[in-house]
Amino acid sequence: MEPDICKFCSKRSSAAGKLGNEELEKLGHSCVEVSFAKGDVIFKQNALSSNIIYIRDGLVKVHITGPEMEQILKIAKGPTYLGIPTTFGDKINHYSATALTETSVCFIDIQTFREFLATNSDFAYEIIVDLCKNELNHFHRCVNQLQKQSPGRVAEALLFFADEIFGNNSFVLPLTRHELGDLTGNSRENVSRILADFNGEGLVSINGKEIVIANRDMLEKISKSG
Amino acid sequence: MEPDICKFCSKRSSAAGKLGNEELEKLGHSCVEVSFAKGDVIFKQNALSSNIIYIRDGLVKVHITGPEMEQILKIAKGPTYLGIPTTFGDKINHYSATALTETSVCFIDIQTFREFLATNSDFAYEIIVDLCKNELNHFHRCVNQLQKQSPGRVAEALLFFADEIFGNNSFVLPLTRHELGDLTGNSRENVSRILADFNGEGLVSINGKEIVIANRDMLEKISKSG
DNA sequence: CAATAAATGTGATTTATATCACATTCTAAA
DNA sequence: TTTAGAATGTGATATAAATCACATTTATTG
Repeated sequence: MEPDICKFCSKRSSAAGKLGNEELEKLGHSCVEVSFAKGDVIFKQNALSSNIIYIRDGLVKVHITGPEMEQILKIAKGPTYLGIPTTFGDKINHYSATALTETSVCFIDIQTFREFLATNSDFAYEIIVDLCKNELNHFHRCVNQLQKQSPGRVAEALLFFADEIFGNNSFVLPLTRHELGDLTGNSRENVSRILADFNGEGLVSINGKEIVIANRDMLEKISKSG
Repeated sequence: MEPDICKFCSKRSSAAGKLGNEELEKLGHSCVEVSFAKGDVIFKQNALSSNIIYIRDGLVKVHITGPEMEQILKIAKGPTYLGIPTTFGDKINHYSATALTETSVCFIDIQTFREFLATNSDFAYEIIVDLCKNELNHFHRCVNQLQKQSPGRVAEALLFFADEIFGNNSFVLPLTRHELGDLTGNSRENVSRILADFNGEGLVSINGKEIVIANRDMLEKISKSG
């Protein structure tokens, strides 16, 4: 509850950018920053959601326990809000969030957040735009997941990490093979095989969790065609 | 552009319920009501979205042309907004909407809608709640789709029509077998077979598009377990 | 009302991918 | 360092569901 943590925060959301000095001070008073280590659960499916969650920094997996298996809905990278839909659409978390790396999270008091929505229309507008973009992204992920076959989904995931998360053709995968399966809707054995194939065909170079995209064009083709 | 159509509209959204008389008059001036017949395209994927779409009355399929096949994302029943995410998240429609029944649609001027968001925080709040609920719903549909197997998905769809759309165990399916496949991620042949099985086992009674849920408990079990 | 197209049903075949089984390699704690 | 547990790789097998092929029924329109 440091009054100035938000005023001088380097990871402010575009919505928080619309807040005035007084409001930022208020936000600082109603916001707690917590650190999570790799593997820590940030919030849990079916628990009551009592705060707005803002990932300041770090990598987080958002996952849901479905009827058959664990499903990773998305990999979120700070800075970003998480779980606004849960907070406003229902009182209970519909999914869990787990830190994949050292992560810094702000828990924001719902009452204060609501107050900003009600009194600062620029803030509300940014939140709406954010929600909309998320939904569009999610639509696409869902359709891709449903229609592509396994190699396409794995190729897509690799490109996602290279482009969206690390901004580099070479990266260390922050997931186990099992988790990569949960993300791409594959069994862990299948993920192993597909990665081995990609490696054999020279599309990527794989050494445990170190991955280098070697033939981007071809990988994109596989990702697109399924 | 009848100034009073919104003021006296019987199908107002909960958001529009927060608008005052003056605002409703303004909405009436910036809103056009259009009727669509069964099969008519309301808006099309990849086209520029120039209006907020409000389904006043009727049944609509929201669908997207994926890499492999057509996918029905959801069946929307008026009154409901459609495509707010598209309007605020991107200028281009990410999906199409087609009328399944005679449908009455209001096209609302974006500028006016934005003005309400900026000046009426209750209105904005209702829109946010609506977006959030939609997103949670979509999460669930997506996970179900990904994890259940074919009979479970078809059972779920039948229960959805009975419970959410028609509120009756007996109804006339507003989709072809092919479309039911697009909705449940099955080939049209498989849908036929699954329906025939359900019919044979006495779970439902099927006569063309007339469907009666005969053994709800069992159907729910299949829907849940996959 | 005919005639053409669209929708549907059903068997046979193929295929992608899960599952099973087991070996191997990493990882972290005692 | 040792050792148990987790993670990974890889072949063999099983299986759900797509695809193909064709018959049949239902709609649509000139």
